[in-house]
Amino acid sequence: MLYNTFRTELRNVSRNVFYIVATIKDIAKTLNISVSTVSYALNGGPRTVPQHVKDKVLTTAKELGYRPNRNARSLITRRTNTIGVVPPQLGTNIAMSPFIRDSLNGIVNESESSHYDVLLFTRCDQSQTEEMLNDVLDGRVDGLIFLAPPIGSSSVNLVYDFGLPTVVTCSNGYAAPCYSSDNRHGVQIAMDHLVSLGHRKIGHLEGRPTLEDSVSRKTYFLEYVQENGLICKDDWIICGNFDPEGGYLAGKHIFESQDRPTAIFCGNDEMAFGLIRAAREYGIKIPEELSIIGFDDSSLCNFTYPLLTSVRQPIEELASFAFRSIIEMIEGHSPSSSSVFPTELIIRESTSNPTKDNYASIQ
Amino acid sequence: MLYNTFRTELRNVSRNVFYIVATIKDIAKTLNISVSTVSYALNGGPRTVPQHVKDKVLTTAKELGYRPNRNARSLITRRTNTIGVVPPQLGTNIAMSPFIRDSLNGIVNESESSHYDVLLFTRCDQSQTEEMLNDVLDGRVDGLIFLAPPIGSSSVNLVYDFGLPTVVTCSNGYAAPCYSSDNRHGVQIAMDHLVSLGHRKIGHLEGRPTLEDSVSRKTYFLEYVQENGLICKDDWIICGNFDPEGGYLAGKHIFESQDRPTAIFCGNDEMAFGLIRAAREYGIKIPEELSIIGFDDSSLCNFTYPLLTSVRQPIEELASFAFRSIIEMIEGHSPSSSSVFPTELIIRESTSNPTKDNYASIQ
DNA sequence: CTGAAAGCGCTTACAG
DNA sequence: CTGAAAGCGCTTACAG
Repeated sequence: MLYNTFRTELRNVSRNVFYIVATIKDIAKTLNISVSTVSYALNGGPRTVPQHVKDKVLTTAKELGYRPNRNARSLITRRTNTIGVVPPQLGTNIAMSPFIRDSLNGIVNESESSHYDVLLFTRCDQSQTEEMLNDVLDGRVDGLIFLAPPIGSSSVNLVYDFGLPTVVTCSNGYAAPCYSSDNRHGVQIAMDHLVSLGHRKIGHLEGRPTLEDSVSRKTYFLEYVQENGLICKDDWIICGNFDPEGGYLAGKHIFESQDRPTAIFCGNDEMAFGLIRAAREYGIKIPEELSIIGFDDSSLCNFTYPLLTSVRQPIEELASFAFRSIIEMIEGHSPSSSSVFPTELIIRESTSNPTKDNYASIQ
Repeated sequence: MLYNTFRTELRNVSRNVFYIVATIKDIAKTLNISVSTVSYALNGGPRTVPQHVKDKVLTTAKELGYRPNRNARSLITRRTNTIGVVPPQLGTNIAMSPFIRDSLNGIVNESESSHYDVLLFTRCDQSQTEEMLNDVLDGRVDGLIFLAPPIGSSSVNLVYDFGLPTVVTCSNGYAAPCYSSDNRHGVQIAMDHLVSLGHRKIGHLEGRPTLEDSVSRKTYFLEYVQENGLICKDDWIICGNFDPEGGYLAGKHIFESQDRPTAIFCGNDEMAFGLIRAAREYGIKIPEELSIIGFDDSSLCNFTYPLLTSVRQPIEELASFAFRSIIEMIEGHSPSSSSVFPTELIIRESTSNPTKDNYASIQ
C-alpha cells in the first residue's frame, strides 16, 4: 500500500522518460525523519544511525524501490567509480584487434575485482582535440587509460594537465606514466633468432606509422641490420598498418618480386597472418622458403598453419598494470612510475634455416 | 591574465582531488551576464542568444578552460549519452571470448557513429541481483544491452520493469526485445551436412548449460538425432562450457573410449578448437577419422589446421542491431521487436566422408 | 530579450 | 543525537 502510494506518484522527469523513482526525500517523508539521517543510514556512515532507524530506512527503501542516483552523488563527491579507456585510432573494427582485445581483457579482469566499471570512449577522434577533451573531462570518469595513443597526441598531455589521473600504454614521451614493452630487446631476440638460423636477407613489415611501437620496432630493426651487416633492400620494408590486410598486400608485393628476403620480421602478428595467407596463395612454403616471425604472441599463433614464431609482449599485463596504477592515482597514492615490460621469444614452426635458395622457388 | 585569475582560484573540491574547474557561473560572473544566458549560448539554444554575446561566452569559456559537467547536466536531463553493456557471466577473461569480442565490435562500431559511449559493467554478478540493479540503475546509462544473459535471469526483467530501455541478445523469454540467431536452422544445416557426408554416429559438445544458445542447440541436436534415426550414445554428449579447455577435455574423454562417433557437432567454435587440439594429441586425423563442425564461424576458423567447418551466426550484426534498437527506444521510438537472425553453413576442411572405420583407428 | 530563481538528488558542514 | 540548510553545476520554467 505504502508502495502503491509512491508508485502511482508518476513523475515525468523528462520528455520520453517516465521513470518512477523514489529519492531519499521520499524515504525521509515516509518515515518522518530528515534526509541526512536517511543518507547516513543508507551509506552506513560517517554519522552513526541507531540500528532500528537504519532498519526502517532500509526496509522503506526497498518498499519504495529506491535506487541511489549516482549522478547526484558524483556531482558532490567528484567520484564516479568508473575508469575511462581511450583506444587507439584504428578506424573501424577496433575490438577485433588482438591488441585491443588483450588490453581490454587485462582491464576487465582487473576491474572485476575492483569497485570500478569501464567506460569505453569509442568516439574519440584524437584529431578533434576539443571535442574529445569535452568528452573525457565531463566528469564521467575518475581516471583515464590511453591505450597506445598516437605519437605526440596533444590530448594526452592536456588531459593530464587538467588534473585527471591519466596513464598511457605503449607510447612514451608524455607527462603521464607509461607502461610499455621492451621493443629494443624484442627486436633483438627476433633478429638474433633469424641470424642464428642463417638468415642474412631479412625484410620487415612495418605497423601503423603513427604508433610508437611501430616506429621503434622499425628503427631497431634497421639498426640491427646495419650493425650486423645484413641485407635489407628498400623494397623489403613495407608498411602493413598493423592489420592482416596490410600484411597480405605486403606479401603479394614481395612475392611478385624476383629478389626476395629469406625471412621477414613483422611488426605484429596480424600482419604476419596476412603474410602467411599471401604465401599460401603464391605457393611459397613456410618456413622452408620463407621464415616469418611475428610480434605480440597473440593466442592465434597457436592455431595458424604453420604455428607462428613470435615475440611475446605482455599486453594484458601492461593493461592490468595500467588499471591498477590509475586506481592508485585516484585513491591518492603516487602512481607507479613509467616502466618497461620484458619481451620474450616464442619459437614455433614458422622459422627455420633458409633451406632453399629463394631465387629458385620463383616459378 | 583573465585566465590566470581563475587558474589560481584553486578549489579543493574533494579530498585528494584538486581540480581547477571553471563553471558556467564563472563565465557569467566574468562577463556580467546571467548563467541562463551562458547556458543557452553554450548549448546553442533553445533560447536564442545574440551572436556577439555567444562569441564572448565561447571565448571566455575557452580562456577559463571551462568543461561542461555532465553529471550536473544528467541530473536534470536524465540523459547521459552512454549505453550500458552487461556481458554474460563467464568468469574471468571474458574479453577473450570470440562471442564477446564480436558483440563488442558490433556495439563499438555502431557507437562510433552515434552520440553514445559504452559503459562496460564488468562487475555484474547476476546472482547478486540487488547489487547489480543498484549498479545499472544508478543513472549512468540511458539504456542497457544484456549480452546473452543466463536463462531466467531475474535482473533483466527487473531492469526492464524499472523503466530503463533494455534489449537482450541471444536469450528469449524476457519482456525486453531479444535479437538472437536461428539455432534450429543452424543445427539443421550442420546435421544435414554431416548426414549427407554419410555420418550416422554423431556426438555433441554442449556449451554453458545456463545459456539459451547452448540449451537450444543441444535440444535441436537431440531432436534431429531422434527424427533421423542417428546414433548418439550418452557418452558422446559432453558439456564443454563453451570454452576451448572444455572442448579439449571432452575430446580426451571421447578419444579414450573404444566406441567413438565419426563426427562431432560442437555448440560453438571455441570448443571445436579445443577438440582439434585433443585430436592432434591422440593422433586422430581430421577430417579422415573424425569430422568436426563448429558454431559461430569466428574468424579463427580461417586459421586453424584444418580449417574449421562452422555454422555462421551474425553475432556482430546482432549486437549492432541491439545497439541501434536501444537508441531507438531511448529516443522515444518504439523499439524493433524481437527477431531471429539467419544462420548459414560455412564448409571448410574439418568435415568429410567418414573414410575410415573409427574402430580401426584405435591403437 | 534577459535575469533571478527553483530544482535535479544527493552529501555534509552547521546548528540546535 | 538529529534536523534544517547549503551547495555540487547545471537546465529551464518564470518574471520582468
